[in-house]
Amino acid sequence: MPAKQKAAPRRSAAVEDYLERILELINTKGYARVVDIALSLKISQASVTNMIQRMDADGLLKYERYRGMVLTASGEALAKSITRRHQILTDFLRLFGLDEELIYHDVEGMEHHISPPTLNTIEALTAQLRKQPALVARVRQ
Amino acid sequence: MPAKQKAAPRRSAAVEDYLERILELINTKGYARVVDIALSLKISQASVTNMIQRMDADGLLKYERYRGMVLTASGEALAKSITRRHQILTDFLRLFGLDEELIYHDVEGMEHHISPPTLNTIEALTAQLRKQPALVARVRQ
DNA sequence: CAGCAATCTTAGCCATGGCTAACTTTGTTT
DNA sequence: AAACAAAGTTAGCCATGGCTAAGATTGCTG
Repeated sequence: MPAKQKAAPRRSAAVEDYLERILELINTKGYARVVDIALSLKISQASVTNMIQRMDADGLLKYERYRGMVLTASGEALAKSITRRHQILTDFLRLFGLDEELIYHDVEGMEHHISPPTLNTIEALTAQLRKQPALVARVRQ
Repeated sequence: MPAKQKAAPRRSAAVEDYLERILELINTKGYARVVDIALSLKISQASVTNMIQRMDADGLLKYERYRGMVLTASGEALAKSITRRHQILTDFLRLFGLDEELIYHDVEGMEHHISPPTLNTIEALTAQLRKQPALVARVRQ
């Protein structure tokens, strides 16, 4: 019975971006194709094929050449936690009336670097701030 | 009169980390040596030499082999804004009683991805929250 | 001032994650 | 079923930013 993953599943920012998009595509279209991932991440199909194969080797998804991919249990769990993190950060920044595109850009950059305790804190803070619109109004420029 | 910088000064996360440490070393010791930057960033001296030479080519600092470096005006301005950003994020996260090491780690990761409007928002939010210790207390776990 | 230790540089390597160009496979369309 | 377009893959390239090993320079110290 051969081991499935060659090394500890790398969890780079790039891998997290892929997982996030793949889960989103599966949720909206039912499947994730190379071409759609490429369009979504604005990178070439070749780069996607390459990364997908590495993610397969890392046990984050199962891939069949020319066919398609499915997230493994661990890949899906990871993708969901990444998506949750993205949502929490977006919800937080949305409190302050920042431009949506800016929010998206900042969240895309930051999200890979937020630890669970910090994330939980921001989630709790957002909940508190929602009860204090006057305070939030003072923060909005 | 030859142009000084070969390309648009790259402003990667790595470059920002170097600038931040160099300014800090200059502020505390009066100068920044290769060996200290290496220790501070926990990377090899060879990597530092390499990057410093690229930052010289990019016009962020002036470097003389075996001698030393000085930040250029643009390098120093950049370093200061990076330091300010770091401080604002740290001040924000410190409100909530998170572990100092965790704060440091998260800030180091996030800081390179925060746009000026978002940063200003967080700065204003921190100021408001300081006036609302009760609310902040509800956020702390 | 010779020698030594610390510092710095160079050379050459590696992984990551992009790219283009060319080719293969698939599936649809006639 | 042939042909075509869309999708996917492979090969080979590149920049970034790390690394180690080995050599060069500096400056201190006996």
